[in-house]
Amino acid sequence: MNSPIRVRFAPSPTGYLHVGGARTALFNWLFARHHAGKFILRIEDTDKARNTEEAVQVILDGLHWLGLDWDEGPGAGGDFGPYFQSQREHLYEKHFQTLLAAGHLYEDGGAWRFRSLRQVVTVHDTVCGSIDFDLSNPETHPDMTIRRPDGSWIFHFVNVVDDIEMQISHVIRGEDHLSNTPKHLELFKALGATPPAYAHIPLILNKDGSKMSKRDAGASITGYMESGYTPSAVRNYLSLLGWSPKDNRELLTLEETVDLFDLSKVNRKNAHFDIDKCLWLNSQHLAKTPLTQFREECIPFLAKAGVHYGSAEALDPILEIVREKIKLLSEVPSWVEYFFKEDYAFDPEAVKKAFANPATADRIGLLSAEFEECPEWKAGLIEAALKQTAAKLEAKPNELLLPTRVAVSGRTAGPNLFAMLEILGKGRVLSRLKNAVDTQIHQL
RNA sequence: GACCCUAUCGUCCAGUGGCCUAGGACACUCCCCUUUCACGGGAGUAACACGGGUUCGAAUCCCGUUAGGGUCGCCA
Repeated sequence: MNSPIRVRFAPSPTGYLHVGGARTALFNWLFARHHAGKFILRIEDTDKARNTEEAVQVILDGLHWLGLDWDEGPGAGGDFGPYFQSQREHLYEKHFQTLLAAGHLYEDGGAWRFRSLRQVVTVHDTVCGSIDFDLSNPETHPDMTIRRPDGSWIFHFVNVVDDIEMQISHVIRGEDHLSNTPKHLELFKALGATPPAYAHIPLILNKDGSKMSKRDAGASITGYMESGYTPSAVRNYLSLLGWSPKDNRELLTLEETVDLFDLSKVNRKNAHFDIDKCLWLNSQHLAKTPLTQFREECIPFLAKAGVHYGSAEALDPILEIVREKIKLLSEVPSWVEYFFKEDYAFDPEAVKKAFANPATADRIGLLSAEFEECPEWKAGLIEAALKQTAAKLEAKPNELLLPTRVAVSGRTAGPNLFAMLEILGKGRVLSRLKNAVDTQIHQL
């Protein structure tokens, strides 16, 4: 069954994928998937001066990362290509001639302008309702230019031509285009084409309400990739900006969102971006990620941090006990590194705090002896051994815990101590305890 | 400046005339859980921009004001 629904994301390659653009792409994609329609990627690269191949790649990478696959477009083919505007010259020329022949165009200093129909144009918008725009006054609504003197094309014209040629059924785009829409409608009319349905979605602003620019935190999708967000969390967060399932649910899987998504649930108020909530969502998604997938997502970060983790078999149990502590994948290396090297660093503050008691060295000595006797190196038995040591010392188990943790890891915070000791293995634990007594405690 | 859109806790959303002494989430504070750090559980702080209408009754409808955003390019 072929759905007549065809939507497109039409970014201009500016060198980065803006979070607002990503959200627009997401809404288009969700709409297409919900209705079993087609999602098309079209690159609007008419401005030769600004466009580069690398800039296109950034968009492709960002979309791939977010999991927004396109049915037609660069790398995907399709019956309505090419999908770069720079390669669609013949189509623009054709429609240009149509307008010219019908007397809609006139030359102005070498450029070509479209003579406005000078009417009241009503935009029927799925999210904003019906809005009248009075274009009758040339003073306030000058004729738009559609072609530069050098022959290159202007956005409004090529955008409309492509939407016609690609048989786009619904245009879902940022609200910044709402005021442009009556002009586009005039073009559709002059070209004798039926316009698509429009849905203008609210913009994403900084938390303080100012316009988000490239430099602002959270503005670039590449930033999320690099700082350790998982795509499903970013998708989830973005889907909640300007849309909601209306039942107060927030933690949603992609499948649920596709199922629930509906243009009628899109609101009209600009959203202020809040990185804290995105971060929270990230920790929630990370906690639910299957371990093998979590491992795959961690590996690039471990590699970048220079952690030699050996094998997946060695890494998995550690990730298992450490993942609940993590909000960003970029935090993983610091939680994991001391499992893989014996020259781990001792945090001076931790040392001071944990080894202050002068009896610490003796206590750790006794604990080591008790560990030595452990018949099997399992968390439960390790715990029993530690408690027994505490009893012999007439101390509370708590008094041994922190020194042990700091001795084997160099820091005060970490995963469950006994699980950690089990994974480290008896031999390494004993040598680390001895080493800590020699190099740290005796230095105090 | 003209035109357009918007207006509920600091932020994201719920709320479409009575169920609202306005609900959920993030953040923040406190408590519990706990071997650290987290997770988790519980509690708390906190909003209908303002002024007029309409109505028996308005966060919800209308008008105005104010504020924010957008468009008005030979950028997209």
